[in-house]
Amino acid sequence: MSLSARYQPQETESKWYDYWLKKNYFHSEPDEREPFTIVIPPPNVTGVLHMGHMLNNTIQDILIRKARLSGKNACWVPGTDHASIATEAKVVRLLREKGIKKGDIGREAFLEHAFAWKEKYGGIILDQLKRLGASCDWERTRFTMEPSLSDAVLHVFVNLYEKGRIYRGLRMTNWDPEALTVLSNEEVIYKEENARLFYLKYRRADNPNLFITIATQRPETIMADTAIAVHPEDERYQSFIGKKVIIPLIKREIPVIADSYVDITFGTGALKITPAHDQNDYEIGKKHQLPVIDILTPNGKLNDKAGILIGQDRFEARRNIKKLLEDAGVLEKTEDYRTSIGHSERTDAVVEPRLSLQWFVDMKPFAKMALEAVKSGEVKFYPESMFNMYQSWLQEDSIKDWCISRQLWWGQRIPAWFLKTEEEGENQQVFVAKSAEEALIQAIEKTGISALSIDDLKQDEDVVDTWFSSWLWPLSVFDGFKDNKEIAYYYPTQVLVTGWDIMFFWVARMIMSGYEFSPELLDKANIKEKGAMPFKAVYYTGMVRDNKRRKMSKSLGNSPDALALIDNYGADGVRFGVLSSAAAGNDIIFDAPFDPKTQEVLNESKLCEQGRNFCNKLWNALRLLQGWEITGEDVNQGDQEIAELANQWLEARINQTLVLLQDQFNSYRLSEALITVYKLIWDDFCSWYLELIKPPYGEPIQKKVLNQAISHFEKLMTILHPFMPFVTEEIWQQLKPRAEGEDCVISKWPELTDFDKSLISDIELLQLVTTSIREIRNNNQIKMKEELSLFLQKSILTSHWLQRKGLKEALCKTSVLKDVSLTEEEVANSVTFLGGNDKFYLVINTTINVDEEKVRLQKEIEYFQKFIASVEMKLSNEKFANSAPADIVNKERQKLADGQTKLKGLMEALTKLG
RNA sequence: GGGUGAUUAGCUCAGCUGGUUCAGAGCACCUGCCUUACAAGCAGGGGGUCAUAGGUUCGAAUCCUAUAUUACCCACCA
Repeated sequence: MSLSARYQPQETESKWYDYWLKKNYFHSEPDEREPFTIVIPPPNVTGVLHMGHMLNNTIQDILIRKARLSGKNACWVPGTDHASIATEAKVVRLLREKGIKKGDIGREAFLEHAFAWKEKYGGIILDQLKRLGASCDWERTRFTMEPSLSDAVLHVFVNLYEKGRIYRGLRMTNWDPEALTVLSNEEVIYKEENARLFYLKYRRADNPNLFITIATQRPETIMADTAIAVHPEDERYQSFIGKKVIIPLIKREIPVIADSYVDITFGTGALKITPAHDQNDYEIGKKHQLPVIDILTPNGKLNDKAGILIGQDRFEARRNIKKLLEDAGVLEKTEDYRTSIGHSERTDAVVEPRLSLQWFVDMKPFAKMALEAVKSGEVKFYPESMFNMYQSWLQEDSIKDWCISRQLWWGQRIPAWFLKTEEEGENQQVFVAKSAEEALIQAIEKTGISALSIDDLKQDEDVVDTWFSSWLWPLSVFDGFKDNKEIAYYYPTQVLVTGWDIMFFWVARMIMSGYEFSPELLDKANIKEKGAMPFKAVYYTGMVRDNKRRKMSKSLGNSPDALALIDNYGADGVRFGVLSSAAAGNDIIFDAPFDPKTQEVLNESKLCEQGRNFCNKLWNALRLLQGWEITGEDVNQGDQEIAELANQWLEARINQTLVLLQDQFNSYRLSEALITVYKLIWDDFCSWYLELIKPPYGEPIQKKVLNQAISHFEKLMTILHPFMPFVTEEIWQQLKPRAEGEDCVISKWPELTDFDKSLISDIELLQLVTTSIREIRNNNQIKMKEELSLFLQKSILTSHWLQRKGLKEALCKTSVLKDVSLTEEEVANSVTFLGGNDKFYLVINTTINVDEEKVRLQKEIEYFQKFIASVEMKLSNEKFANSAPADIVNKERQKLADGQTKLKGLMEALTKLG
C-alpha cells in the first residue's frame, strides 16, 4: 500500500472521532475502578471556541485521556453556562431586530424566545470542542439552567436564607446602564483612563462675592449635590462651614459641612457631596443625614429631577454642561486627569453607583472556609504562587458581600415572595421558599391571615447571578442535590482546569459551596475518606495573549479563528502548538497573525506548524515501516546484532522516559511532558533507532525486527495519545490488523520496568562519536558515503565498549566506517578527537588542513585547561573538601582525572601535527 | 497607595528541592545535502557575564536584600 508523503489530518480526524463516539469510549458509569473526574468550566452557551478554550480544553483532554489509558474510570463532564447577562443581551438584540421589545412581550414570552434561541444556536461551542478532540462524556452534557440544576440553585438559596447567610438590603451597588442590572463587585473592571477635572465655583447664599471652588470629574451630577464638604481643620474654609452655598445653574442651596474624610491636599480641598451617585458620598451623606437626589434614569440619562439637560445621556450632558457653566461664569478651569473608571465586565459600559434594594450573600464565613481549604493543602493550586492572589481576595477585611440579584429574566428567578398589599422597601415582609405554595404557607403563618391565597403574593422579579448557579457545578452536574449514588462515586473531582481570571468569580466560590453543601449531600464516611473539596487540584492556565501582549478578546478582534487553525494544521497540530509553550499560570503569547477583518490566518503560526510537522514525521515513520519487504530468513549476523542492540536500547530509553513522564504528569508539567515525548519519538525513535534497524538498500527486513519496531511504535503512540489523539489512533490502526476493541484510545499505558543504564550510556558514546565523525566529514568536505577507518585508543573502557554485541557494527553503520580497531599508537594521517575520555583517530584520505586542525585542537586544549584549573581550585579549597558531601567531592576528583586524561590526549595530538 | 510575579540566545520560552561544564528547547540564522520514510526533511555549526549591585555558601541562573525595567492583582481622592 502506498501512502501520501504527508499526513492528512482532515481525512482522519472526523473518522476517528465518530468511531470513538460509536464505541462509546468516552462514557463513564460508576464501577469498581478508581474514578478520575473533571468537570468542564462551562463555556457560555452563546460562546464560540476561542484560544483560551482551546488551551484549557486541550489540557483537560490530555489529563482525561492519560487517566483512561492508565486504567482509571475517566469521566469528563461537559456543559454550558446560561450566562445570564450575555445571553439576555443577545436575545434582546435579536428581538429588537425583529421589532419586538422585551418589555412589551413580558417575561414568559421572552423566556420562550430565549429558550428557542438556545435550542437552535446554543452549544455550538460543544460541537467545536469535538473538532479539537475533546473526549467528554457527551451523554452527561449539562446546562446551568436546566430543571435539575435550577432546582439546586433554589435549594441553596432557600437553605442559605434559612441559615441567615442571605439577606436583602438597600445598598450602594454597581449599576450597568446598558444591561440594566446591578452587578457584583467582581463584575466591575477598573481601567485607567484620561479624564478631566472641572473646577466649579459655588457661591455663598448670603454673599455672592464669596465662593468655594470644588473639583469634580462629573459636572453633570451637580444637580444631585446635597452638600459641600471640607476638612474640619482646613483653615481656608473655616468661615464657610455651616453656611449655605448655591449650586450653579439650578440655584439650589446646599450646606457646607465638615468631615475629616476630605483630603486637604487634593484638588481645592473642597468636595461636592452627591449621595446618589457616588459610594463615598453616600456614606458621608448617611453620616450627615443628607437627602439623596437621584437624577439618573436606569439607562444613564438625566431625569426630571435634574431640572436641566433632561433626557440627555450622562456623557452628552457632561459635554453640554461645560458650556452652561462657562456662560454662568462658574467654571474656573479644567484640568487633565488620569483616573480609573469602573466598567461592566460584560457590556463594558461605565458602571454607575446606584442605591438599590438587592439580595446579598454574607461572605465572611465562606471566605474563611475557602481560605483554609487551600492553605491546608486539601485543594492544591498549580502553580502554587496563585495562592497569594487567592489569599488577598479572601482576607477577612477585604472580602465583600456578594450581590446576587440581577434585574434580568434569563436565569433562576429569586424564590422570594411578597405581599402585594405591602409597599416595596427594605422592611417589607418576605417569604423565601422553593415554591409559591410553600411561600403561601409561610405567609399565612407569619401574618396570621388564613384567608391569603397565592394571588395575594408576588414573586421577586429578579433572577440570581449566573455565578450563583456555576458555583454549584461540581455538585449539581451529578445531581448531588437529589441522588447520592453518582455523586458519591465521582465527587470530589480530580482537577479543575481554568484561567486565573475567574479565580474569584468561580474557583473560590466552588470551593465555598463544596465545603458548605457536600457534607449534607454525601454520607459522612464518604466525606471523611475523600474530603469535601470540589476538586483536589486547580490547574491555572495563563491567559492567551496576542503578540502585542493584549488579552485575546472578541472586542479587539485579535483572537485567531480556532476552527480555521484546526483546518490549517489539524487538531493535533493545534493541540501541540497551544500546549507547547503553556507552562501552568504563565501567560501565553500565541503568535498567530491573522487578518482581523476576514479572520483569515495570514501567516502560519510557528507553534502549530511544529505540531503539524511532528504529525508528518510520525506519518513518514509509518511509511518507512510499511515500505519494508519482510523476510523470515536470517539476514547477515552483523545486522541482526545491530537490530538487537537497538531494540534493547530503545526499550531502555522508553522506560527511562516513562519515569520522567510520570513525574511530569504528577506535577502537571504538561508542556514539558509533551516535549519529552516529542524528543523520544523524533530523536531516539526516528533519528537513531529506525536508522539503526533500517536494512541496507534493497534488502528485506527480518520479520522479528519489524515486529519489534511495530511494537515500540505502538507503545509510543499510546504515550503520545493524550497529547495528539487523532494521528496516534490513525497510526496505531495502520501498524497492524486490529481485533475488535483494540484501539489506541483505550490501549494500556506502559508499565514502568527497570532499564539498563549502562546500555544507554554506551549508546550515548556511540552518538557522540558518530556526531564527531560527521562534523569532521563536514569540515573536511568528505562525502557522507565514503567509508573511512576509525582507530580508538586501547583502554579498559574502550575495549569493553567495543565488545558490546552489535556496537561496532552499529558504529560502522551510523558513521559509515570500513572498520574500527583498537590501537596503542598514534595513527598517521588522521584527525584526532575525543569521545568520552578516550582518543579516536579518524583516517581520512584527503590531506588534513594542518593549520585549521591546529586551531581546533588549540581551542579544545584551552577549554580543558580552564576546566582543570577551576576544578583544581575547588578541590584545593579545604572548606569544600570538608563541607561538601562525599559523592560531590568524588565527582569533582573524577572530573579532574578525566580532564587531565583528555588534555594529555589533545596535547599529544597537537605535537603530532608538528 | 498595598501586594504578587517576571527579567536566561535575535524571537518565544523551559530550567522543579543550590552540586556533572548547567547553561537548554523550538523558531530564526550559517554551512552542506532533492541520501528511495519525511525539504513540513537530513547532517553539522555559530550565538547567552542567566536585568544590575551587594550578600549567604566550599559552591548561586537557582537562596536573601536592594535597585531598575515590566506585567498583573487589589484598593482608591473628588
